[in-house]
Amino acid sequence: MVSAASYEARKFGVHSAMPMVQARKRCPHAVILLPNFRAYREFSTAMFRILEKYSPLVEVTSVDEGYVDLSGTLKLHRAPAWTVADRILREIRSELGINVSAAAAPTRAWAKMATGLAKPNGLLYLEPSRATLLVGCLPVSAIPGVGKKTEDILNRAGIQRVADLATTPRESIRRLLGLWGDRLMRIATGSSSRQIRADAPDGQKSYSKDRTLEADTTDYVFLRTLVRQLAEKLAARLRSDGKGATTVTLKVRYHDFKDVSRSISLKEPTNLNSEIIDTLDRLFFLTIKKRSPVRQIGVKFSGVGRPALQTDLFDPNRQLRRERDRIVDAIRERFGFESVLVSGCGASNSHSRR
DNA sequence: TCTGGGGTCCTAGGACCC
DNA sequence: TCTGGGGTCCTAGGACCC
Repeated sequence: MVSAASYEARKFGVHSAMPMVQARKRCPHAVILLPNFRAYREFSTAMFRILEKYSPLVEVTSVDEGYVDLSGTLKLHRAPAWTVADRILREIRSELGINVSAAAAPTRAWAKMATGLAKPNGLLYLEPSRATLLVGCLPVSAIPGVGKKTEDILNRAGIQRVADLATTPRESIRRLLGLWGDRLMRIATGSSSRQIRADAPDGQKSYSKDRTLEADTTDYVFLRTLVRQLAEKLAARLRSDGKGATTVTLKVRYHDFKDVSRSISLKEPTNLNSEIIDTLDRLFFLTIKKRSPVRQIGVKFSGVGRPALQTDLFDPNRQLRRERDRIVDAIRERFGFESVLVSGCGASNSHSRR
């Protein structure tokens, strides 16, 4: 699949989430690169460091996107917001050598929407007196959170543009979309009040990992082995972050794209392989019932928190298992995941689609 | 054109408690 | 024996985002 496409490639109709086969067809001379998440992480950190020089209120929303509250800039920098925004972008470009786009606007949703218009590599300032007019012209799909489904619902009700949404009676929108409709109305009218939070105090909320198989299968021995491998890799991430999870979920996508998930919540957060795998074994039999070929299978940990280490004090067995996990992690860190295969995890990965 | 992987947030129903 | 309403947690699924 295409993770991202350059503007040059986009001219040929290539876009993210497109299957590579198709992308190659549309743009045979494209330069194809494998992702390099380590590099993205480094640039991301450097970029946000620059943002933080200009405002204490920086919210990171993804590796390449965030919000900066510049409402205090007049006092702090003796310059209006758009001047400061311009300075920030210039600094990012010159320090990091990458393109970047932004918009300055009265609300965060409008800033995000306007940034779409500023791309590539531009800055758009939404002057408050004209902002309503400009935003109003955008299609409802430009609103963050409005995807295909919501767009269809709104369009069928004759609501095409943000201005239409802003002027439709609240009751009608509520009938169409419930509480979500209320939020959309507030975004459309510019009265949304979500503040920019200088960042997430509790951090990541869930960890998940899934695999789409090379070919659909009903080979349950293989599937169970794969689930264990995914779980062990994911649990290692929990351990390395010093976290645990209370809820374990197993998700299966069948050949017909029907998704089924089952989850179990434990009494307290854990990151022990043994406890997690026992739980997944139970879930496996709850989830996989029919003789239906499986396309994708995945594991998710949620209810992330501090692991319940105190429990170890009363359970020497648990201490041993924790120690074993620690050793396995250390070996795998040095010699790769396959260097240690815990009972029944030896099956080949030949079913894997990627 | 067959449809990845890693996330977030929301909803709705049921269990359980007060 | 039948009845309230509110709060919280759990579970399953869905929409959406990068």
